[in-house]
Amino acid sequence: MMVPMARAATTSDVFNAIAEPQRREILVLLRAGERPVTELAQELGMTQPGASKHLRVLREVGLVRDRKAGKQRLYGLDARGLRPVHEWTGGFEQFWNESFDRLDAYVQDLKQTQQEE
Amino acid sequence: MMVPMARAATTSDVFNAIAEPQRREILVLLRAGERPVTELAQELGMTQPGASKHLRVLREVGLVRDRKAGKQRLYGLDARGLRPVHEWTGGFEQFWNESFDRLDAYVQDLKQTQQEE
DNA sequence: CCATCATATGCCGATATCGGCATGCGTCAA
DNA sequence: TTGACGCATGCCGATATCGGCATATGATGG
Repeated sequence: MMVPMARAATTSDVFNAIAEPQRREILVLLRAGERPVTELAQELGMTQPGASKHLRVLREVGLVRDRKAGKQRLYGLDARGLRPVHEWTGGFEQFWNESFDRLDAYVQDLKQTQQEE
Repeated sequence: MMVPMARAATTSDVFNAIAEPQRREILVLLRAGERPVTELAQELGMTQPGASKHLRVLREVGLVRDRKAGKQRLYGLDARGLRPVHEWTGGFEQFWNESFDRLDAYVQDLKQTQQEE
């Protein structure tokens, strides 16, 4: 009985976490320092439960840390997880510098071959 | 009649496109040059329709180009769209270099305050 | 024109996602 | 202890997503 596999367990990785615009906004805000949930929600114009849910995702992939501060819970940035994303995209740096007006790797190979003759 | 808003129209942006592991694999493969759909599907161990669907997403966000080559359709990389992702993550570079052993921005602020007294 | 190859698309089922809401739970202050 | 505050969680509805499959579409060659 083949049970259909609906979705690759893509959840819980950093690429997925930052695919959400609001979560990216949260991370940007946290660069300025720790903040409680309510403040984040307010600054980003979302509800408190909404903020909490996004923070949960970010926490599960390790992009934020939380610590209790009395009645509040302060969320802080842990950007180390963004480094792999930076490096992965960096692996394409030489490609976005190429002129793509109408060319591509294949065509450029042809061009080079002609020059060598 | 408030119709519930289910999901932010996050589709069709680059962050979302590269959130899928298989799509990232496709991009990596295409660094070596253009390839037809079937070849990509084969190299990545996925079905042809599966490859076509992922390629469609990548094309819609501009990360790949396609051109007809006789009976085939060659897909090629257009990595320019990855640059914003690289730069966005780069905005956190100073943060992933900090020591997070047990510290965070807030605690560091406190430390500095003490030193100044 | 027809058969064939290459690719795209449509449909389906299972599940993940997101927002809104209500509510639970812990902490602090009076 | 009780009320108020801060936050997390659970439930729901709507929708997006992904894989598998069948099939449509398109181009090529005979």
